[in-house]
Amino acid sequence: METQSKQQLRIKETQARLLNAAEEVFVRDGYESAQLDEIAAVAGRSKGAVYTHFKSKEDLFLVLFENRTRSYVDRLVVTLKTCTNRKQSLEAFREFYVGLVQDRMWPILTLEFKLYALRHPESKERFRKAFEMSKPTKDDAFYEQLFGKLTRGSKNDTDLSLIALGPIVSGLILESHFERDNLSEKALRRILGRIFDALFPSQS
Amino acid sequence: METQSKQQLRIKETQARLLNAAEEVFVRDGYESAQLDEIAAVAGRSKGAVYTHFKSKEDLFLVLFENRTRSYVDRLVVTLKTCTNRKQSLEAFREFYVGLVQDRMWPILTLEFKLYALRHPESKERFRKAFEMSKPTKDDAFYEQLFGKLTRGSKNDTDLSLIALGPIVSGLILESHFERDNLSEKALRRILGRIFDALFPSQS
Amino acid sequence: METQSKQQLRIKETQARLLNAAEEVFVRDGYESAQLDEIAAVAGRSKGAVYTHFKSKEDLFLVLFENRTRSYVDRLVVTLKTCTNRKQSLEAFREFYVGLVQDRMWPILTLEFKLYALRHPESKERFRKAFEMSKPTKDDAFYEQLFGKLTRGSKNDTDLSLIALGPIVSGLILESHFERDNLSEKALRRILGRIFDALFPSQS
Amino acid sequence: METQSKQQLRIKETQARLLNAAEEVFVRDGYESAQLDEIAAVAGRSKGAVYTHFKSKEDLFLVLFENRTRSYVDRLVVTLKTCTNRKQSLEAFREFYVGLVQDRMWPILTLEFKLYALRHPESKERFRKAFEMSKPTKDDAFYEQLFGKLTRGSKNDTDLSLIALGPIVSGLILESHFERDNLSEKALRRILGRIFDALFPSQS
DNA sequence: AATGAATGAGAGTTCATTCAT
DNA sequence: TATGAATGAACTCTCATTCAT
Repeated sequence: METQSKQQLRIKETQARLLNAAEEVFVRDGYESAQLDEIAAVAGRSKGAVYTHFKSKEDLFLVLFENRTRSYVDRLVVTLKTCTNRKQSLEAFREFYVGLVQDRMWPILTLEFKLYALRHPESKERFRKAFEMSKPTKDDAFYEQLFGKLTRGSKNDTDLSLIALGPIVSGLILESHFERDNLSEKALRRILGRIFDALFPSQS
Repeated sequence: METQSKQQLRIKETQARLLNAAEEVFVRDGYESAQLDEIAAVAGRSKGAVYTHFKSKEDLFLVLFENRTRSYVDRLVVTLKTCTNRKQSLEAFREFYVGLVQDRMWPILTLEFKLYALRHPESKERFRKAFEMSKPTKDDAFYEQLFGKLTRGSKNDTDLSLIALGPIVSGLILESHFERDNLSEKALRRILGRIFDALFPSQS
Repeated sequence: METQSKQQLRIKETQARLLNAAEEVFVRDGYESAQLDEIAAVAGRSKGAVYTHFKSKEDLFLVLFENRTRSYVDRLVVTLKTCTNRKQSLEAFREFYVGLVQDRMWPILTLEFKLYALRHPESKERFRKAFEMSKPTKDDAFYEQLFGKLTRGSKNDTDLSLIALGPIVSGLILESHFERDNLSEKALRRILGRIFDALFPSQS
Repeated sequence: METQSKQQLRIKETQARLLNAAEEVFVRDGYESAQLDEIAAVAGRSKGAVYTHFKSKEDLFLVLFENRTRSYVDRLVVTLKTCTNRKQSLEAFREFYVGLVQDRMWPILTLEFKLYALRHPESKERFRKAFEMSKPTKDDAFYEQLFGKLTRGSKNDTDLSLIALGPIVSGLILESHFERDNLSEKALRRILGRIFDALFPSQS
């Protein structure tokens, strides 16, 4: 049993190492240019190990996406769970959203995923499921917690705004890589805050 | 003269065909997956013809970017030139910007270019020049035409907002490919309009 | 251990097969016209296998040269080691040299190597080292074994003659491919013998 | 008529330029690596011009070989024609032969031609003819002028020696490119002289 | 589970050759 | 005669994937 779990641990560790390495290399080089060899090397494993744990390069890419999306959602859920009223919730949501700018890599990889999905209809279904998952606010409870009961019209607008949040962050983070001076983290926070406030006007 | 220009015409035509084909294929498949063979075929030319006119696949990519960026800027400049007062100018600018949603492909390719630039520091300089060019409002005349003389603080904010416009459109257009229902062209216009107004509040 | 060496054996075999195939094809077609595809096929391996073992076509070419040069030198060294006096040594050396005419391919490949080296200064250093190695008589012991202690003047002449031997054989072997009738193996031996005797007159 | 001959002159000049350029580039890069583009550029013409004057790259190569061989033979013939007795003739022949070392390029190209011929049986016939031509001493008159009437046995040896001369020079010149120090022009002359004397002992 | 030799399809690039002008 | 745009076959090298160990 002991050895079993040791085995299990090693497996988990290898998978984790590979996923971390994959994230690093996919962000750095893009999906097509990323080499399994390189990912394995960064993970301290050999190319063959990738195939022990993942069906293919694409599978690794997708599992990575699913994993990271899940953990992103989890973080948001945890954050919202601690809130006790609507104002606090919205404020926490705003802060969570604006805080995304700290990670300069994940939004890049998100773009990579979406471009990939766009171009590989075969994989679209799997992506769709993960994309779906990435909208925790589709959960009615959270939805209401944040926005209360809305009229159909304003619900539509709110939905739109929710959908728009992620892409806007991604676009801005990408741009920030070319505008270190103008788009500092601080500037990003300010502009995202402004956009957030425009999209989700505090119901006064 | 006649023969000369006939030759010249054919050359120009080939280049135009190749660039159009390149745009189509690069958008559809992404830079890495795009095949020169396919581009040539779409252009009704042979693979070798690409190399008569461009140094490499990368060069074709970059020339395409430079060309299209130039024409985008030209269109904006023409638009702004017809305006006679500030309000009209800003309105035209808003309309131009919101109208970008009609082109569902170019913003995708713009993301492709930026991701490429991010990953190929060797080519960064060439991209930087073209990126620079894509900000016509850096031109003082236009700048003043749109925003008047601004205090340092609000000038900074305005600059930020100008930089943010493009990336936001790109991010949203990409997302719209996965959200045909929610992110219809109409919805995109509405949300972009709202963001624009938040970023450039009519100086009242 | 067993499995290890089985692996190792297969690797060694592949390398040997590739080198043999390379020799055959490089001689037959020349460096530039030789195709990796063909070499791999002759070796009973796939094109990719070449790249598992060699960095590039050029690397394969150079490793082949180094290998074969080493074995040529080894053979000469072994031959000379069995001799017990100067006369016998010189006789053995003569026989070795004249006997080179039996191999109608290696001298051709040697020309190919030298022409290649001449035209690729980048690789010159690697060639130079192997060329250097191909002069075992630079070893003082062998030198004295063959020629005794020489005055400076006659040492110079002897060095010259040593350097000249190889190129002369190569030139003649190449010519013999066009003069099957006149330059039979027998004729080659006779003429090489005469030249040898002129270059290394038996110290009487 | 005047214009005619002007035309003719231009044609001749272009051909001469192309042949000179071809020699330079073929020597420098080898047949396979030599580019028609480069040859044309060196000749101050365009690639197309090559095809106006020569059927193909191979044809240019062969015409070059035929031309240069002819002029080499012509020079030898002229030299021998001035001689009035056997001793003088042989001496002139020796001097001509030893003097070949001055041209460090043509012997290289000769090797290139022979290697090419070896590998392209289709072209062998054309080469054979030119090779044949390059043995002026096959002409009975010259033969006798140099060597007198010989017995069958010594005639055979003499023929062998005549055939061997060229290849030996080529081999040594090639080697001299790697042995600037040891194989100076002076050293080459000395060693070639010695070999000549061994191959053609002054009939005493 | 992990390794890495081997496979082989595939892609960018080169370059001799053609041909309209 | 000369040009150079266009062709397209050919070739090196890459890299995801497989598989024996």
